[in-house]
Amino acid sequence: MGACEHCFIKNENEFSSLVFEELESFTRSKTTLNIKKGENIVTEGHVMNGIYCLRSGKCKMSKLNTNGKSQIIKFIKQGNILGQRSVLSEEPAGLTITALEDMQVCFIPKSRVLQAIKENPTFSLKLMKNISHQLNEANTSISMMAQKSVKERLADIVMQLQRIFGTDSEGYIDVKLTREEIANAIGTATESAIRLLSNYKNEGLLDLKGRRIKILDIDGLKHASEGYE
Amino acid sequence: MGACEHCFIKNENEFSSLVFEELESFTRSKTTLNIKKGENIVTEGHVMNGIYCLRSGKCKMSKLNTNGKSQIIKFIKQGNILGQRSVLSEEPAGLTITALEDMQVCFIPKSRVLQAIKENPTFSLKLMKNISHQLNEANTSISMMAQKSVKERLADIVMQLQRIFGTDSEGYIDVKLTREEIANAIGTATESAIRLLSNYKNEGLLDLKGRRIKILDIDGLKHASEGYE
DNA sequence: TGCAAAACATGATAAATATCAATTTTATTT
DNA sequence: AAATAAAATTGATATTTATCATGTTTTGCA
Repeated sequence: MGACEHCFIKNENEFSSLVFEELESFTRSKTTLNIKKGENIVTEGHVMNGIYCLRSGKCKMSKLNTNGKSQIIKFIKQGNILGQRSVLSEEPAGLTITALEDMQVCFIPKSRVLQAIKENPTFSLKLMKNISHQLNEANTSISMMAQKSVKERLADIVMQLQRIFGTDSEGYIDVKLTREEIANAIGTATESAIRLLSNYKNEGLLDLKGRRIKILDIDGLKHASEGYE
Repeated sequence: MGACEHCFIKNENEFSSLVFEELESFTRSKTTLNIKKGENIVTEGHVMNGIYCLRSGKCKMSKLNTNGKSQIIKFIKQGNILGQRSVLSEEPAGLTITALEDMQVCFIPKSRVLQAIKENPTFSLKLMKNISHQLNEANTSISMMAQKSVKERLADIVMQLQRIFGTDSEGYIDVKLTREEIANAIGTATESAIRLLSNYKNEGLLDLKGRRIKILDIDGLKHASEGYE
């Protein structure tokens, strides 16, 4: 496969702080994988031997609850790095990562990553920065999940999805999710997610075409996410 | 104040990876502060110029929601380090940290911390490990908040409090919180927290004496946190 | 010590959300 | 294209939780 030092993805993540020689070294030890839609690339509880750089495709990170329900913690698009947290903390993976569409990922073994951390403090700092940022986002999610109503959380998630994945040529959010996945992201029953989505449609905030969602009134949606009727 | 290299706290946190000379350097630049119960040591949105090492006392980390409600994200006891996340990500503080009782903290300026990161990869890795671990905990909280009922979350928080703060000589959890604080930790109305606590008391899972809480049946409480009746 | 403020408690009711059941629509496979 | 499976939808109902109102108890402080 291609060389990391010329990979278009590197400018979108922490790898941009690696020097040419380090990227060449990454190239020599990396493996490129094709993941089919629906497949898990990381499984909760499994030990990780390295990190993944997401070249193309979209995925979800989820967690199995004690009651058997699955909670989607985060959606990820190309350019992101997966598995740093587990490698850095030397804990097993805390989340399962599942492809939402066919993906291409590069696997870089743990030893290479740790070497780069030791040799390159800039890379090190960038990684810390990234994880710290993720921690802040996670704290915001805790607050949102604990305090907002299901209806408010739904508005929030839809805006998040648009922020992460952007829109297609027709203005629809550029990711296809089942109603169940949306429900699992906000922690509600599928039927409730369906009902509330169509409420928003009736109120003129959203347009729905099958699994495609378009935001019609972003200010209204923001209002809704903050609990104004 | 005392010297970091001899501080009993250093063995409980990332500072144990610092060499003697580094700790001496910390000592020279640190400031020791006394924080009174109820005071904020860090305020959400403010830029942080360093980190705090919590020598004694207990505190809560909370976040203000768009609706004005406060969500407690985490409880912290002595030995912990506060503010790394903000310093590392170069973002303003995402949380407000408030003393639950009188505290003594040591402030170490940002420049010293960054220097230690550059010079000591072991310290660096320990910090990453700590933040990564926190991220994992936060993800677990998201799932818990999103999927569990208020009753289940309450059982969970009580067990968490006991894990963090331990128990006093009589077996009561060694921290005093108002019902409102407990409610703010699980994201519910104060009245609901009160009612559910006394439910657990009536069921024989908890003993309540004013603000003091004792777990009488840990297995039962675990069951309750997993949704079994 | 006594007083005011804060915290706690409980009941009544309303609102939000889950659950169960049944049906229709859409996607996938042969 | 038909057959099958999966997903989406809708209604009815039960359960959970919030809100409001009111009274009591505790706590902190002058």
